Amino acid sequence: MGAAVGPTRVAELPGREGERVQVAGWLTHRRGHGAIAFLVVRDGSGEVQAVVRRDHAPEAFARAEGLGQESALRVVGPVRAQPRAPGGYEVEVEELEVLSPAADYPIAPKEHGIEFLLDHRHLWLRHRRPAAVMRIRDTVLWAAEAFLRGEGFVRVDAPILMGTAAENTTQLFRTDYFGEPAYLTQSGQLYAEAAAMALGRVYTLGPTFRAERSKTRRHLLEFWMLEPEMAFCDLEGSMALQERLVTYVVERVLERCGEALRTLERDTAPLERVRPPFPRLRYDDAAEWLRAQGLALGPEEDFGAPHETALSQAFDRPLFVHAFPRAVKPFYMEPEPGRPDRVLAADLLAPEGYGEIIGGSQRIADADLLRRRLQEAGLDEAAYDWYLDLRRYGGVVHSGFGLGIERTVAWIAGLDHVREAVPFPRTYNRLRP
RNA sequence: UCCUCGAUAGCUCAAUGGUAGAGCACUCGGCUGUUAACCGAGCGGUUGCAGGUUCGAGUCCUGCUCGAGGAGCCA
Repeated sequence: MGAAVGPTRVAELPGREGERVQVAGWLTHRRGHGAIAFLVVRDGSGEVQAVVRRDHAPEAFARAEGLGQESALRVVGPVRAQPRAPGGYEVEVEELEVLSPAADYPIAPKEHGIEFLLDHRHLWLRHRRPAAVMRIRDTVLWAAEAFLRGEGFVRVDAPILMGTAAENTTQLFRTDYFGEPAYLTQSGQLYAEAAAMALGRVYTLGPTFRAERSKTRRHLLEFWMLEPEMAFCDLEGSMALQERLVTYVVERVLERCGEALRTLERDTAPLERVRPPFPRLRYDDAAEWLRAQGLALGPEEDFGAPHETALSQAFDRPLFVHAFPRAVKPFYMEPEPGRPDRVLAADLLAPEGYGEIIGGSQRIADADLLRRRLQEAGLDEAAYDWYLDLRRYGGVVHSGFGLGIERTVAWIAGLDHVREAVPFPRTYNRLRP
């Protein structure tokens, strides 16, 4: 066949000592030292130091001089173990080809402010920290899907363009559908419920949108959500699955992303404690505990950010809060048997102060009750006609939840803001790059 | 939308109401094992915008713009 001989990936250099290899990548850093120059080359799989000596490779040495940061280049030469080199290996350059020179790269090897970095996100992604976060995000998504498929779930994606609001709780981004108003989805849940009645266990995975002028570390205008939905499953069953899903995801990240976690200087001890069962608190008990801590909280009032933070700092593992007052939750949640003022809803709070990463509930199975709730919420029943059909034609006990991808990544990676957990964050006042 | 803070060189930041500076980046020179190398020199400014007070404003006042942190909302 005569397969083309391509460059060797940096990650594959260990074990190739003595071999003459070709490495292609970008110049992340250059250190001149008289007749010897050190080039740090990044190819996406890793970074390696390349050494160029004037007397050993005069042509390569001349080309390396004046080469700007982020120039694309290819070096050829033997690999050897070198304890003085970062990573333990280096390439002794014999040939150097400049594929594409770069000049005046804006991100210098020094500290930068967040505004500058976000303005240059398209370039910032090349750097070690954001690249490590993207690897962790990839592993979180991969592991979550692998787990669900192993449990017999089918991925069924929900539409992003909507004619009506799903929950009617938050502001929606409005767009135009041939003269009709249309909205960007804020949740795939209602569609997941329809699919669960067809396929039993399903999940949706995709972007969701909230047109809120939020400016906090846990909010994005556009974020990714994983929403499993299960027929013949009550809240207990859903919470048990959530424990296993979150544990599986954390285990896979610990197993596969060691280098990335070290780059981010993430203390992995709290992650190693993530194992079922997670502690559980009823809303009423959590509220009582919060008031005992001196935090203000009215009767039947939903938790705010300070409450969530306090709760999630008090436990060293993810914490379920459940049995919320009906008034603070959306219309579609099943009331608790014997406590009609409480609903079968559970939020999962990540520890270390990160707060809510999952919101879930058992859904109302009865058509009449659902219709009443729609009326109470002031929603247009006609718009939910298809949703009511799910109860008219064989409504069954079913539950589901939404897991926020960026919040989960931020927690696992130890980030201080969800905007770093997505390649190109969409926040209030920031639509580019 | 509200509260707080901020905006000075490409970047990170200094500068009693009195001549706008440093480090990094960049350019040039030196150095044969660097690790954000180091040493020397150079380049680099309508101090976010518009007004006002003052002999004099980066600094004080007013308005605006943009950003950051937080609240609300939620994944």
